[in-house]
Amino acid sequence: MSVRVRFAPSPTGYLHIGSARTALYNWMFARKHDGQFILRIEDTDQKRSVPGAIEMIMEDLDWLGLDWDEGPDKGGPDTPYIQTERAALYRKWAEWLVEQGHAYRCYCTTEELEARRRAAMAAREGFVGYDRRCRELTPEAAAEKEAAGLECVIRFKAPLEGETVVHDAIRGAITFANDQITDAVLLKSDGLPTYHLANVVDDHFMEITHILRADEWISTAPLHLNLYSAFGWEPPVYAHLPLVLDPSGSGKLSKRTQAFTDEGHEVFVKVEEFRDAGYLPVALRNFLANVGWSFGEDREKFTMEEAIPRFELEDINPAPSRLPYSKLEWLNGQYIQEMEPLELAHAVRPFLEAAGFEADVHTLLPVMPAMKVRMKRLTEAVDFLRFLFKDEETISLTVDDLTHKKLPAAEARAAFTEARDFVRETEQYDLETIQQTIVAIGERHTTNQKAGPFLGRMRLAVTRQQVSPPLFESMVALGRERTLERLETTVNLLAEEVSEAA
RNA sequence: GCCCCCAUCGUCUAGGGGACUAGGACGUUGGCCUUUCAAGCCAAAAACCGGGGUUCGAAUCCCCGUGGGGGCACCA
Repeated sequence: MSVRVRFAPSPTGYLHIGSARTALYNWMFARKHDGQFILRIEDTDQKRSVPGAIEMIMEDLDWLGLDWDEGPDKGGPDTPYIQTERAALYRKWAEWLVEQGHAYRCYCTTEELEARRRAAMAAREGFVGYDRRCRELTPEAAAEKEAAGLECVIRFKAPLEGETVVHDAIRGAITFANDQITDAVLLKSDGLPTYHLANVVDDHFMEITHILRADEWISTAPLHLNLYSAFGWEPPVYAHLPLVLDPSGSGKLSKRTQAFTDEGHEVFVKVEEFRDAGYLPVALRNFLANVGWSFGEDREKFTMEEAIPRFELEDINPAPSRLPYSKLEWLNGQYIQEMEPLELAHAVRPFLEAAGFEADVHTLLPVMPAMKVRMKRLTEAVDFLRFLFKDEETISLTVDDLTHKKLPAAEARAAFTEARDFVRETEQYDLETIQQTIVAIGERHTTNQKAGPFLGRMRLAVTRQQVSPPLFESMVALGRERTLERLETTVNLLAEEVSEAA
């Protein structure tokens, strides 16, 4: 039998990074076993479903490179893959359980339930589950309530004694006493199923073989197992994935509880935030695979092609963890370094445009090799390359910025003048010629015959940025005309200073 | 309150009785290189939660604590 796994998000908004990790592990597992990865939408809570969320989730998965074999858009043998469109199926099986004596109708209202819970709390009994008072309703009493037109739900008749053992692929056997399991609602009064029913029914009919889901589902696993046995169905293999904690480790990472980690890294929780922050899908995949699982051989950086064959459920670390954001930063930088200049130019362009820069690949290309080693995120291109797009946002230079103890004003003036003349007159405005010429000029005018000090002043004169790409690449990217303009300004500034000094 | 899970450097992890003076990575610190910022290279500091067992031998197995987390909805 071939492996079939599913990722079953609720369309309540964006795709959470923890869910993305769950999706990734499911996907890796499916790919490893040449099985199917199924996308199913669990939208049975109509109050929480938000329009457009399904599309957002698919977009994020797609961006991450996690392709699914069956799903709402792709179809498949179990179409539809959206639970509200399968409502009749769940109702049918809920009724079947009632007929078989495995479930019953409950007429207690939400208010009554709530009141009883509060009373139990007050009596210091702590939280207690449903008291099962409708479980033993006589047929007459039930008929009476029915006749009165009371709303009802269908509850599972959980076994009252014995124990249920969950065999978890990551943790081994987990034993639960059955008297700890309450009679969960299977079908809500609005006719839609709860997670428990829909999940079990779908996983059965979709022939899901392995369920990789978050740790928080462990305590409901015995309920699910009992459901399988009531139905007479074969349960799948369970593997509960460790939770992703928030940066302080004080709970599940849900919404942003702090803006920065202790290390000073920005905290992101939605996949789209990672994308907008300039992270690469390859880096994010690698990063997520490393949280809770490790490649082995002391390797941190690897491709999915390399990781998939090694991926084993048994190797997943059961301990919950925070996200090492700073490691993602590093990984992303590593992947950026590996990119081809043209590829990087294309990747960086949308971020520049978002910042209001009209960037074309042709302009970007000359600085890309220099940018590769400088960027950890695509967004960083904005600050580095501002000088290419916004003359008015550059800093205004003073004579102090343009001179140095090894390059006094008079020499600076002479050097800049030569540089300007070169830019104005050269036939060859290319990286190599620029470099040779400018270095030679620098060596001639510094007191120690080293170009360094001049190159630094020159970079400032050309880029007008304290932090920028290196000089020569910047000159090429800026282009001859604009470089010349900036050098003219510089020469004029120095000329005033020198004449004043004289 | 009840049930369940988890526990190695700051963080992510390797480790599944002797090869552990506990390995790697990120981060941090120092150095080299250097036209800024990076990158790169080198080096350093940094951990087995506590207590009992089992064993010739325990980070590794068991028990008890402690700590952290999850669940206990007509939410998933």
